Amino acid sequence: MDKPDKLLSNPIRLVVVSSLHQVASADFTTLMELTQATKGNLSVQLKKLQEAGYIHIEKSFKDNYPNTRCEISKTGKKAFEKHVAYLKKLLHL
Amino acid sequence: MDKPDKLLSNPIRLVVVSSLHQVASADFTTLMELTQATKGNLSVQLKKLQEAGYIHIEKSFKDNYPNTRCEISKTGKKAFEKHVAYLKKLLHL
DNA sequence: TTTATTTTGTTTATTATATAAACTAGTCTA
DNA sequence: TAGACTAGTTTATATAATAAACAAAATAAA
Repeated sequence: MDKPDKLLSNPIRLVVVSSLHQVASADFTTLMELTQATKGNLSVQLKKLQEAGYIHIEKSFKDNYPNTRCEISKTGKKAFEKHVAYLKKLLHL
Repeated sequence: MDKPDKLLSNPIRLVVVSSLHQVASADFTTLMELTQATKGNLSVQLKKLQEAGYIHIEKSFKDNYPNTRCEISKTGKKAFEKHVAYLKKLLHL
């Protein structure tokens, strides 16, 4: 409870996980808009979140185009909530 | 208001600035305990905060030993409050 | 119909950052 | 006066972030 989450200390990943904590799922393009990150950067950060088991990624085709849909996992949800609790305590919120 | 502060995205620096936001001043040893960082790491992070104008550092001698005392600056205070506002909005706090 | 442009990403090279090990300089103590 | 402790800084290395280059197919335009 009193340690920051390293993965969630990166601003892009924090926006991604925070967003996915509220919306069931979001695709690559949406996450690009939300994070304001470049494609390459977002791609790398999503992979890191996936490797850590924080999100699930499902690739498919939508209207003939590749579509990357992301969803938060149970692990990710727990980590996020713990990190938020840490921040609330640290920042007295 | 809707951008994270890069300097304050680092956990050590966030703890330093958050602490200094509440305590008027703190010395190196105290900040080591609060951050749980190594001396070298803390030294570097303090210098970065100083270079950014977020904190003031005053070196003196206390009981014959060198003493590094840190204080938040007006700039640092503003940046911190802005960053907290950003987090509150992002995390719905 | 073949050339250009757009969509949707990934890989990879480069730059920046974080971290701890090694170093500095002086103090206390036995 | 040798050894251990205090209080840091510098620097070498490991890790991470970022964007540029690449890929592969779809659509539009000429």
